[in-house]
Amino acid sequence: MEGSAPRRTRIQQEKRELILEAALEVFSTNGFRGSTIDQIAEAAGMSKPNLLYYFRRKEDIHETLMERLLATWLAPLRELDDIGDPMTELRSYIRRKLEMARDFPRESRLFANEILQGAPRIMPLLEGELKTLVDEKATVIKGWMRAGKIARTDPWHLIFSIWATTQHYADFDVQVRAVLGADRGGDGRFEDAARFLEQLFIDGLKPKN
Amino acid sequence: MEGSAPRRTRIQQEKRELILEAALEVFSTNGFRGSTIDQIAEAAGMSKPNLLYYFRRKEDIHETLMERLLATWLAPLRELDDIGDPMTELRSYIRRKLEMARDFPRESRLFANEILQGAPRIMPLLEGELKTLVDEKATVIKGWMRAGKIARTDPWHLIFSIWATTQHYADFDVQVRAVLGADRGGDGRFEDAARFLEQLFIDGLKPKN
DNA sequence: GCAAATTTTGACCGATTGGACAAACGTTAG
DNA sequence: CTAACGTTTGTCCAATCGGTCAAAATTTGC
Repeated sequence: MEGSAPRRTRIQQEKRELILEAALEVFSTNGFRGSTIDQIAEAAGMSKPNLLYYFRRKEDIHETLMERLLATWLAPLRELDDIGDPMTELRSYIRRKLEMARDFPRESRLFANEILQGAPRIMPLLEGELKTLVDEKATVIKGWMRAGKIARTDPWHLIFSIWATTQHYADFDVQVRAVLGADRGGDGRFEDAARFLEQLFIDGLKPKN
Repeated sequence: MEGSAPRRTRIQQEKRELILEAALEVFSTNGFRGSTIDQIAEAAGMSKPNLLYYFRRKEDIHETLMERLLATWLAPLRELDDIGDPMTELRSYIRRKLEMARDFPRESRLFANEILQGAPRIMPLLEGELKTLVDEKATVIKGWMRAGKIARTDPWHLIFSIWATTQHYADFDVQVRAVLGADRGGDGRFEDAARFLEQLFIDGLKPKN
């Protein structure tokens, strides 16, 4: 059990937010070990000792960031419900995940960095909370398959493929833009991606004759 | 213009390979900045000054690794040919990429690390060689669409989705295994993934009635 | 077998790292 | 005004970083 949350002054709340915002920027592009407290302090517009007054260790910043991240990160999957039309539910899940890749690319990269490095700090969460949630949604999806609403396939790998294809546009953004070039790599790329993914997940590539 | 490759003794060849193998392990899990020469030296079973006798700078190791990586990494796409049946060609491209994720996960993670951090060292390659290759293959795919062999869609995003779904099993391996659990996360996961991806890319999720 | 060339090592260097600390500064309640 | 409290800063520290260097150990060519 955690002790009660420490009381914080107005300045502490504001400065802590400032630091977390700066740390998100730095951690997401350099990884944990590749980032320095000085970098974060400079990005937050304060001195290193001043930053350490609000977060006593570098790890504390990263930990706070990860805790917040996971909640918002899993929200789209939580919304996947059994109530609506299955195909529509899946389509809007894909859309929501793609919007998150567009609007919160740094969060996506922070998460990717952590997983890439073997998830040393969030392994229990993956095996616990995340696995439970995915298993639960896999059951929902299996129900849809039994009811003949969507094609029979592996629900877990289906979820993986949605994660992979949507997060790709955040995590590999520089590659996507480099390949698309100046003309097609602009803001329109997310709409193009949305159109493509919708078609892929619904009809696949087989030609309609 | 580069000078001719320096002559190397037998020991130099062997030790350089040993170092590159160790560096692949270390860089792929810690990123460039997060890895130290000492770590690599220890993994290669030699002292730091000895390692620096073979590679004068940390960057030289990473650079050599990246050069080798890119050639093998793009090989599957290069093989995508206009000669066979389009659907079969795409299917075997997906299979080849998934096999690479299974057999060379460290290479995949090394690449992912570099892209995540903004591709500071390989940006010219992405905009040059990679873009050219992808554009070329996109033209081939467009031809297949015009011929009615596969459904009309965006060839670039199609290639992205193949990259994303296959590399996911290397880059996010710990997450995949955590979610699948002990029973389904074993060696069979790549065969399950292969089956799922084949179905997804060919038929999508729409139920066959 | 021996001299020349190559390989390995230990000791060392300046720069950077995460973090500690006391002093100075600012704010606020009475 | 002032005492108490919260905030900021400069200075400092030990550990680690990438990298150098000369000397020792080993391998190689003859």
